[in-house]
Amino acid sequence: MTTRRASNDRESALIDATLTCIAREGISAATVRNIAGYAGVTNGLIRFYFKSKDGILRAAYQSFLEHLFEAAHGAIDGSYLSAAERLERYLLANLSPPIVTSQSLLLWANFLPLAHRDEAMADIRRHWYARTTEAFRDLIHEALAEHGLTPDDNELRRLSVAVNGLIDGLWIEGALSAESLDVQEFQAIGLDAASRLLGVPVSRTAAS
Amino acid sequence: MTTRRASNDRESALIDATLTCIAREGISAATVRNIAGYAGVTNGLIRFYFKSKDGILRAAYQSFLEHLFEAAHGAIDGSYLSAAERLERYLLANLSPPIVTSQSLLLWANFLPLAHRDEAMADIRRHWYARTTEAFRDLIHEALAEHGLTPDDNELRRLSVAVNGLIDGLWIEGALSAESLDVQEFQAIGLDAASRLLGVPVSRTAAS
DNA sequence: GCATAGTTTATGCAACCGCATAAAAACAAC
DNA sequence: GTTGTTTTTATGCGGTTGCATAAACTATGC
Repeated sequence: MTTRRASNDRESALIDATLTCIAREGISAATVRNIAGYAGVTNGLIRFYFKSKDGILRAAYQSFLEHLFEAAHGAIDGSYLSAAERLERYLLANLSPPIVTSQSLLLWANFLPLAHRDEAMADIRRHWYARTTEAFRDLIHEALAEHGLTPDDNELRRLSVAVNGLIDGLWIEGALSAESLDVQEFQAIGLDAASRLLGVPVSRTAAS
Repeated sequence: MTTRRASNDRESALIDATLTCIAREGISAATVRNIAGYAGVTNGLIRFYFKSKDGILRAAYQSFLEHLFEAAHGAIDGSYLSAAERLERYLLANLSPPIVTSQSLLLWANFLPLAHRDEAMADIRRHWYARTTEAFRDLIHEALAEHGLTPDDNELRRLSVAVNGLIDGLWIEGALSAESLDVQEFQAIGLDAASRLLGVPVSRTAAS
């Protein structure tokens, strides 16, 4: 029999198994028995830690988006940087692994339809989407202020939508062609494009 | 019994039923019986027109991407326009229904994991992705030439990646917040952003 | 009008699904 | 080491899955 483990360990191990299963075989293969197989336990155990299959899927979605968010924010947390440097690091993190990987894109794509039907999962999605949008807006606001630019709320929102869209789109392109694309050049394209959108250099090496 | 129909009609009706089913309930609910229910026939009929369930899914994916591609290219086909106008129309089509709808995004998200595991579906995806990439590159190439700009192949590729990414990212944002976003402003953001990326106005009304 | 070919349905099968329940095993307290 | 609690497994149930097959139905040629 599998050795007994602390509740928190087991719970997060089951969540990790769920994410691995979905990324590798898709949401249709994410059955209770298959997830249990990935975790090396028997299927009944999942019902001991989660109320239902929907329960573990919601927990997995929450965990996935949280990790994605922290992967980006870990790059700018706790260090004293100029606004331009903070924006540059944030953009670079969003153009690098572990965010730009086929695994993260596949997880996102598998969960999106669930978040469109299940209201609880829709709430999770909205929560982390709002936090990401705020982060972009604040970073852009500060970076522009550093150059003496003070756009009004509407103009700031439009710039944020454009930059956010650019990063999301490059994320898709990068994740889908991870092997054929040079990472350095990919990041240079992103930073350069962001500089043009904002009309302000986001890194010292970016051409205008 | 359902009235008998010509093979082509029945086949495309089954494909449409498949797409409707996937968009509404997700790929996990796209069972042979459920798809047959959407089409108003019994489940055995699907095996008469398609070799297997994978067969109808592949046909549906092919049909979906083809329609998406044609929705964009229908905007610039067969009319005598300047390069800038062609690019503007192409971008606008990619920022409007039926491309920017939650339905198309959901279909894309549902199929993507399949295209990552099934080699036949991967081929379909690569085919249409390549055609879209070429279209963007050619349109950008012509629009720049109209302003006397002749970037080398590498620079043109970088610009295409950036604009393509921007449009894809805005597509996601637009489809996910279709009700809260003003369509006119959304399109203006996209055209304005593309103008900045290219360093050239893509429409007469676009600010620089 | 009737044989023939082409469509559609009806039915069944083995495998799998989520979930419930009870037994078994692992651990902690003393 | 015995007792009691928590974690894990084992097993089963009703329903659903993809797929195969045969029967029933519809249209067409003559």
